[in-house]
Amino acid sequence: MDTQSLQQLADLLKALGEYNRLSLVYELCGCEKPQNAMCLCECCSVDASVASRHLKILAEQDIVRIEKSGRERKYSLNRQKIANELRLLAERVEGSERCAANDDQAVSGG
Amino acid sequence: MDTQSLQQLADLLKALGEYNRLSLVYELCGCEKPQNAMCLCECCSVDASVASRHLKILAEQDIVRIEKSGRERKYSLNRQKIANELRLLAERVEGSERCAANDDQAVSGG
DNA sequence: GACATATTTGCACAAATAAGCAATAGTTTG
DNA sequence: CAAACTATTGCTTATTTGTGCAAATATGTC
Repeated sequence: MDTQSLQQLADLLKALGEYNRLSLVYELCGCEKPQNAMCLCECCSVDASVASRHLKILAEQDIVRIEKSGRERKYSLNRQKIANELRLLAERVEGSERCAANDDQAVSGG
Repeated sequence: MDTQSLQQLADLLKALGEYNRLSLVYELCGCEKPQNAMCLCECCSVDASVASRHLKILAEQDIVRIEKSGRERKYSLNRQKIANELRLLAERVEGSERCAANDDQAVSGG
């Protein structure tokens, strides 16, 4: 894994790793229909500007999608992308014991 | 999901969501044998004290396990725990469209 | 005990982050 | 155009975070 991909993954995880942003994600989890920012800022009881900034960060990481709808903006979760990234990491972490060859001469006796 | 669990999940993701810490995790990914901090601090070219602090944060989140071995401490990945948490979130994000009932009267027609 | 090795802690500092409020921008309605 | 509503941006502030160096701690060796 190259430096840049690692950085991107770190950025994704960081975006998810803040309480209010994760609250937004969970809120969107439970919504089939895209929600506007006013609705979302209530779920974590912060100022609208704060929600707006958090949603921007989530959008930059492609975690949420934005569609304009009149004077509103409707946010929805990029479910598949998030799930894919998380599963990829899960597999990497879980299943790479075969990479033990990286270890100098490995375990305890070849 | 209650406030505290959400906070804990956010903390876990935050711990993973920093470049050098994620580097440490990836490094440990490729190691079957537990590694000591000296070895690990090389992988992200930081001071030993920095690696120590990062590893402490990872340990607090139960991402890495520590075993004392003489004057060293050997770190290894808590593979199953990480994978579980990530998959749980993935499923939650991906599969909760059935929760649409939360939406007021849902989609577009009953 | 003196010394070497491995790790952690205290301290200082720069940079990043989250937050709220006020002002601004974009859109719909009158 | 004015007014109402939705969302974003500019500004400031307080807090957190990541970092390196030096000192301290812990352990093993001579």
